[in-house]
Amino acid sequence: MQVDVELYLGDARYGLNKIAGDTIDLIVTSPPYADQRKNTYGGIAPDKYVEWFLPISQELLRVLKPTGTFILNIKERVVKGERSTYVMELILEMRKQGWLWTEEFIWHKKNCYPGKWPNRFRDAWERLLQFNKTKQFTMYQEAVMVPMGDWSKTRLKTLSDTDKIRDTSKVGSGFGKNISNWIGRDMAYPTNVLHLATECGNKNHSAAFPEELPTWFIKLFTKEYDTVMDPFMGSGTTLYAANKLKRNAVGIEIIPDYYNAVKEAFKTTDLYLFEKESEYDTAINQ
Amino acid sequence: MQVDVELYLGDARYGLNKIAGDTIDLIVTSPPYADQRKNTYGGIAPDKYVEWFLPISQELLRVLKPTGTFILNIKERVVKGERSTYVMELILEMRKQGWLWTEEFIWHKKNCYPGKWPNRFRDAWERLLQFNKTKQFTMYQEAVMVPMGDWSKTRLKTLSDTDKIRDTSKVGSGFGKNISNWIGRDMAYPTNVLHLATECGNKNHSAAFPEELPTWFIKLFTKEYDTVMDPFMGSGTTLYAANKLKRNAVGIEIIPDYYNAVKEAFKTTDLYLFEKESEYDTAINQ
DNA sequence: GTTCCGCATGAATCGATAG
DNA sequence: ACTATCGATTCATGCGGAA
Repeated sequence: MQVDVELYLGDARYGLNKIAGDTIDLIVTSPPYADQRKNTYGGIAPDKYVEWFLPISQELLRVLKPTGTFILNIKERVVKGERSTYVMELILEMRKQGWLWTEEFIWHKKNCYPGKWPNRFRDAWERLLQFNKTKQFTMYQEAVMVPMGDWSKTRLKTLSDTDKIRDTSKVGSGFGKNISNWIGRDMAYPTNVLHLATECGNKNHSAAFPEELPTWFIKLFTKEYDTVMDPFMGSGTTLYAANKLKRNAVGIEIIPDYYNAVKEAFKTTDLYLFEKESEYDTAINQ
Repeated sequence: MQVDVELYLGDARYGLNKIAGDTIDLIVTSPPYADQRKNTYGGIAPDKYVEWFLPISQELLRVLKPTGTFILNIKERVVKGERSTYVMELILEMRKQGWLWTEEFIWHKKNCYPGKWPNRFRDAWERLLQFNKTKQFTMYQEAVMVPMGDWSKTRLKTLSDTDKIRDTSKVGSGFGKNISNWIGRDMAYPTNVLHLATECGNKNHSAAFPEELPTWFIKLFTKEYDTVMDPFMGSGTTLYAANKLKRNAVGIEIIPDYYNAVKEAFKTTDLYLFEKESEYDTAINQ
């Protein structure tokens, strides 16, 4: 079996129009923030942001499978000393479109942007909004389990004969909690707070999120050979993560330079090569 | 100089009516969440939450100094598989009242409530919304600087070391020295993500948030002999923190048991005793 | 005096059962 | 149908007693 990489050059709505409904398992994207990245994306004014995004989210709702998930990485910027409210307004409007606002994960940026302001600290977190089409969405929680806290190492590791005997006697006497559930277990389910460093490499593209971010959500919400999409592909981080994890990938990008860079990378880079390079070539549209 | 502790028994609006306008430097509070704590507080339905809180926030706006700050600790609960939207609606409505939504801090709860569900991870964060009356609010950033080695973790426990350093320097050289002169490059400013464990276990009073939380904001937004208020006092965590830091404290509580417990604690406990116990007694209003 | 370990306890959430 | 209550699940933390 092979995985495909499908790239579209054009704005998000153009690319989305070409995608069939109910076909995408996971959307992970970080759209251009309001008034940010002016030099690259042109920048959407904060008060126009919601009306700009709603037609796109409408299309995302169409192409997503009923069991699929949409992860939106976004953070409101500061305007005249206040946090803008367009993210909150967007959530309220998307619910009217039919989206379920299932959860809000927090991306804690361990090495956030440096700086000092008289009335504000450094911003070290961003929102990761989870939207779904139905309550019956797919989730593979075991795929993202994390090592337990220190206490399990310091305590359970030292479980010796005494504890085992005591446990046995408890079981025999019919009360006490079952310690055997914990023995040999060193993994726990994560929480809705993700601790990741930001991409600190001095790349020329407007760096979005580190590859661990889409990787985490791809593991959590898809299985192999599912399809992952990023309608604001940018430098292609989501698509690389999907490809490495053997998921089909769909990317849309409006800026030719970015589009060509990603296209070139999938041709030449030694990522997951399930097919020959020429087959990659045909898989890449445009 | 002494610090006062002013307690009101009654609901928040009743107590607030008795407080003069433009007199409070900082409000730190954690109101009852929607449909939460039904056994103690009435429990406000999610769809009634905004209209319940708006008259209170209107009064908070009145009593706060123009340079003051309002920190609101809140988190929306899950209803039928979705996060409720009343917190976002509350922010939008409070802005219409005249509040500035300056910032949203994240409280990362390291020891969040356990549990496992098929479609959701454990909730490990809460919102700490910062509202202001004007852009010219007061902020003492140096008071909450953290050691450089821990800056990324923003461990508040290390703040106690900071205080020791500062106190030592004060004793040795007099008051009012610039802290940065003494600490220099070893210290960094924190971010807008706070890492704190909730208080559980065998303490006398179980509080909604750990004392480090109000302590941090009190240091950040007030100086000694300023006035700190909590209109939903509960077990009095905010007031204890304020008192220990030599700030005047105002608390309002609707449940007599909580009110009396706090009142008793301030009478008998060996907190910051700037005056004799009898003077504390007179400072506590009925 | 330390260190180690047992234990209770959380602003939780879901699904099933009951009124 | 729609709401109220209850059990099951799960894990970091600090306290207190024990080694």
